[in-house]
Amino acid sequence: MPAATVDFLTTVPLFRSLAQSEVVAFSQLVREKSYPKGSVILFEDDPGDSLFIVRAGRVKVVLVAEDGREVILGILGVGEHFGELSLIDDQPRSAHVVAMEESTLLVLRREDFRRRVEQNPAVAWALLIELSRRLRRADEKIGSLVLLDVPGRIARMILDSATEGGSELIEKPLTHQTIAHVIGASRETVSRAMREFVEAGWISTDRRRIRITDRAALEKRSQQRL
Amino acid sequence: MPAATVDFLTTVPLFRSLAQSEVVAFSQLVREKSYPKGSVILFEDDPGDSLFIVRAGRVKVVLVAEDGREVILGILGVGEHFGELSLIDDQPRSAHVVAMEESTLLVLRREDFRRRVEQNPAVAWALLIELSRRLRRADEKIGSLVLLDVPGRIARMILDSATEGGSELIEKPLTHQTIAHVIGASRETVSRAMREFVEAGWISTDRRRIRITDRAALEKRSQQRL
DNA sequence: GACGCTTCGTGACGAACATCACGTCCGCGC
DNA sequence: GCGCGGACGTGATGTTCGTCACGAAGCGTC
Repeated sequence: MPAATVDFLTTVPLFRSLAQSEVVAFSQLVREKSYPKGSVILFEDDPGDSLFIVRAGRVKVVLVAEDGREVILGILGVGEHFGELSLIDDQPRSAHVVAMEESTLLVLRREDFRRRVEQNPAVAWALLIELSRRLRRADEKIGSLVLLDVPGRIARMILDSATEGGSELIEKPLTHQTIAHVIGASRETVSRAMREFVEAGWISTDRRRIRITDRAALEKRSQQRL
Repeated sequence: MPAATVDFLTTVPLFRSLAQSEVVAFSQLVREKSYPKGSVILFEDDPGDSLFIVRAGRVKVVLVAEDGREVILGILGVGEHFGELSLIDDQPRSAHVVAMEESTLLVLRREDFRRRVEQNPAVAWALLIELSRRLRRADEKIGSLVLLDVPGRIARMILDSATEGGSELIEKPLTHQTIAHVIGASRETVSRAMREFVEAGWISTDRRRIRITDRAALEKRSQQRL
């Protein structure tokens, strides 16, 4: 396993608290695997016996209805991980995960994962923190679905994506269709709402990248329904 | 601390894996506190330094919009607990918790909780399992909000509540208004949809208790939009 | 039993969105 | 360049729900 993998692993929050030697040990246990754009990495209802860490690319976690409509529960970039739930509670996978771009992932098998968690309280604690973060985000999302209209949800999503990057610019290009799936709306409605934001001078757009030009207005809009 | 508290604690999933002596130790650390119906147990954005376990009664976890509309994120009964997120990640509380009935809670302070989790891997693991369960439910809820119409969400909620109790009967009485807050709909719409279910012969109702009479039909309805 | 409070039933109306159906633009490969 | 596919813009139309406005019915309390 190349040293680059070790360096990468130390940047992952889940392992940041580990000693260097521990990380090296970990790096021995993972396999690297790559997936072409659009390929399904794991299926809902599968038993599931691995944890995945995004090494390169981007993946989406999705629920799909019988008629094909979909919700995106999350978009994961480099350094983020998924699939730990099934390793923790032995339940089947709760959603599909699909590569949005050509992606390469690090795969860790159940037994190796469990052993590490059980032997290393720091990892268990980091996991607890990570699950807490996700739970808060999920609850927030439920709140925004019920309490906000579509423009409000878009405003909130823009602010979220921006604070992740820390800046006023959203780097990762998102299509209107993708945004629609994330916030639970139709592509057309997203199109119209975004045009209004641009016309109001709250954001500017350029080739699928969004720049916030009036954060205060967006914040206000993301807190109430009109 | 009365022996009854020890007996009770052993029935809580979070502590079920502990030795009797451990539980006794734990029972020394909790205070009992009771809240009248409607009182707010904790507020969103508060710093938060305690974990609560429901000893008697029922509480709801809610988000409230500026204009007063609310979403119920969860209803917790005897043996369930809340407030651990803030103890894990030191973030403020993410929602309000309100007593739905006269309720008595066991309160555990941050330091006592942390010490126990750190010293006892079994507790940490039980916590991970519990958070996983909640995360799955939250994601499911997001899916149902986006993919299902109101009757579909009601059908799903009825099935959920029933499998919890394991039977065809939902014991805990819920008002239409409460159901509406849980599934993100208006009271009137819930009223109308439930009448349709009764007329279709899928359920029967009697003083806020619901009995499932055609589980298959409900299951079908909870999977598609019409 | 009579009062009040909460819950429920139901009609009428409008607003927010999804859906359908196009047309246009842009990047990319040949 | 030309053609092609994917993303976006936009109008027209319909449907689901929320909202408002009642009245009726349960239920605990004095």
